[in-house]
Amino acid sequence: MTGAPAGYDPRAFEPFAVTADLAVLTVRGGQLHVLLIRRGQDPYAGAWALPGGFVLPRESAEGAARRELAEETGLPVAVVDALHLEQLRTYSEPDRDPRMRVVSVAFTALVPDMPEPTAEGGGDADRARWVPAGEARQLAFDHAVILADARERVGAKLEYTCLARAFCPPEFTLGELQAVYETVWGTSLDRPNFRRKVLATPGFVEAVPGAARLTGGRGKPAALYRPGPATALHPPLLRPTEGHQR
Amino acid sequence: MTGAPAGYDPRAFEPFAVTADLAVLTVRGGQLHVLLIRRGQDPYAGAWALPGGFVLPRESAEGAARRELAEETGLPVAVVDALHLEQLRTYSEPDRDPRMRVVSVAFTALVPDMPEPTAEGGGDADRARWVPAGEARQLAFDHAVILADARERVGAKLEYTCLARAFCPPEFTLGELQAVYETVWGTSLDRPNFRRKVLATPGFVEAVPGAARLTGGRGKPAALYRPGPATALHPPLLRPTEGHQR
DNA sequence: ACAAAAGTGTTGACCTTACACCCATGC
DNA sequence: GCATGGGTGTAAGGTCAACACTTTTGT
Repeated sequence: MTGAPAGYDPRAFEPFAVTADLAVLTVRGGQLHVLLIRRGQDPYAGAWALPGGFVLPRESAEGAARRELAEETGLPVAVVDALHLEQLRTYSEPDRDPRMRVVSVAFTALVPDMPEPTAEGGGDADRARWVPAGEARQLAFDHAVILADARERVGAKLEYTCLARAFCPPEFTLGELQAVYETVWGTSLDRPNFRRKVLATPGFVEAVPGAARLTGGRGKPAALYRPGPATALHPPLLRPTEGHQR
Repeated sequence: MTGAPAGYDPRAFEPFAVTADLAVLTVRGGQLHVLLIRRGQDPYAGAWALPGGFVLPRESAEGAARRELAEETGLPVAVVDALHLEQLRTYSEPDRDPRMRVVSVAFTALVPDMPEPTAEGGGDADRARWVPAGEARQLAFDHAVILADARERVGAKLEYTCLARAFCPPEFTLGELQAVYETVWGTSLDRPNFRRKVLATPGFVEAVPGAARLTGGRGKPAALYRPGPATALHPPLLRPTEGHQR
C-alpha cells in the first residue's frame, strides 16, 4: 500500500473500471451449459459474452455479480441471493478491453437446470441463452479464458467439496447427483460405488423420508435427497484414472 | 458487460483504484512467518500491513505484485520473477479503504527461508520484517482477513498440489519438506509414511545423485532432492484426523 | 556409548474396485 | 416379457497408519 498515485486525488490519474463477470454453469441433458449474452453494442457487438457489468460505486464485486445476474436472467432477487456464487479469479491484463482499463472480477455460479431465460423478466433477458460449454468459443474479450478457468475449477472442486449439489434442484436423486459428476468430468462412474461413497460422507446428503420420484419415466422410482450440512468431502471423491495411476 | 457508466468517459465517474497486495509466507524455525511492512503514512500510519501497492496504468495486477515485492524487500528482480505467485482473491468491499474506493487483488507468495530483509536493497526494505503468522494481528485495512484467507488456502493446497516445494530451497531434504507440512498444518506426521508417499508420487521430487547434507549438526546426513516436474498430487496427501473420521 | 536424525520393513485395518445380482416401474 | 434405471452384496486387491528396527553421524 505504498506509492499512492498523485496524493490520492481521485481524478488526477487515468482511472480503472471494475467489472464483475459470471460464468453461470448448469447441467442439462448430459451436457455442461453456460449462460451467454449476445452483446448489443461495440466492442464485440453481436458476439456472445459472459453476463456481467460494472461494479457501482457503493457495491462490492459480489453484489454487482448478483445484481447483474438478476437483471440479465430475470430471476427473482431472492433466488439469485440464494445461489452458490464463488469468486474465480481477477483478470487484469492492461489490454483486455479496447475501450479503457477494465479489471474484471470473475465469479462462477452453479445453478440447477432451469427454463431458457427468454422474455421472462428483465430487459436483457431476451438476449440470454444457455449454450453447451464445449460450443462456446469466440467469446467477447477474454471470456473464453474465464470460461475455461471456471470449468477447470469446478471440475477440481467436485472432488473435495459438496459443490455438486449446487447443480441439483432442492430435492434430487442420487442418479441426478451422479450425472453431475459424470457430465462435468466427462467420465462414467460405477453407480453402486458412487452411491456408497456419497452416503458414507456424513452431511453430504440427507434422505427425504418417504419421498420418491420417477426419473425418465422408466425404471424404479428413486429416493429423494436434500443437501446436508457438510461442505467438504473427506475423503475426496477422485476422478477415475485421470492421468494418475492408482 | 452491460450498463457501462456514462458512455465510457474515463473521468466522468468516481474512479476505482486497484492495488495488488501480497501475503508472502515462509517457514522459519518451525513457525509460519509472513512478511509485513510498517506503514509510514496515514491511514493506519505506524501499523503493520501486507506489502503491496497500486497497479500502474500499463501493468497487470500480477506485474504490480512482483514489482512491489521487489521494491519492498530489495530482492533482485530475477529472484522475484521466479517466485511462486498465486492469485488468492479480490477484496472489493466499498469501505475497505477510508480514502477512496480501492479494490485489492491479493496474491500469496511462498518463499524459502531467507535473511531478514533489512537495509538490503530498495528504500522500503528497512521497514519490512518477518513476523510469525500467529502474532500478526491488528493489521491495516482488511489485511488480517487476507492473511487468514492465505493461510487457509495454502494449507488446503498442500494436500493436493506440490506447493510445499515452494517453501524449500532449490535442493532440500525430505525432513525439510516434511517440516513444511507440519508447520503449515500444525500437526506432526509419521516420517516413514510421509517419505513413502512423497517418493511414490512420480515427479514430486527428484533425487540429487550422490548429494547429502547434515541437518542440525547431528544425525545421519540426509539425501538431497530437487523439485520434479509434477504439479498435482494424486492421490492427495491428506492432513491427519482434521475433524474428519476415516 | 549415547543421542539424534535418516531410512527400511512389516502387519493388520481399512477402503476401493469391479462385477454379480435383485427390485420396481413403463411399455 | 423386457428394457430401464434404482438399489444391495461381496470378494480381491490396494492403500495407509502404526510401530519396530537398522544406519550413520556428532559428542
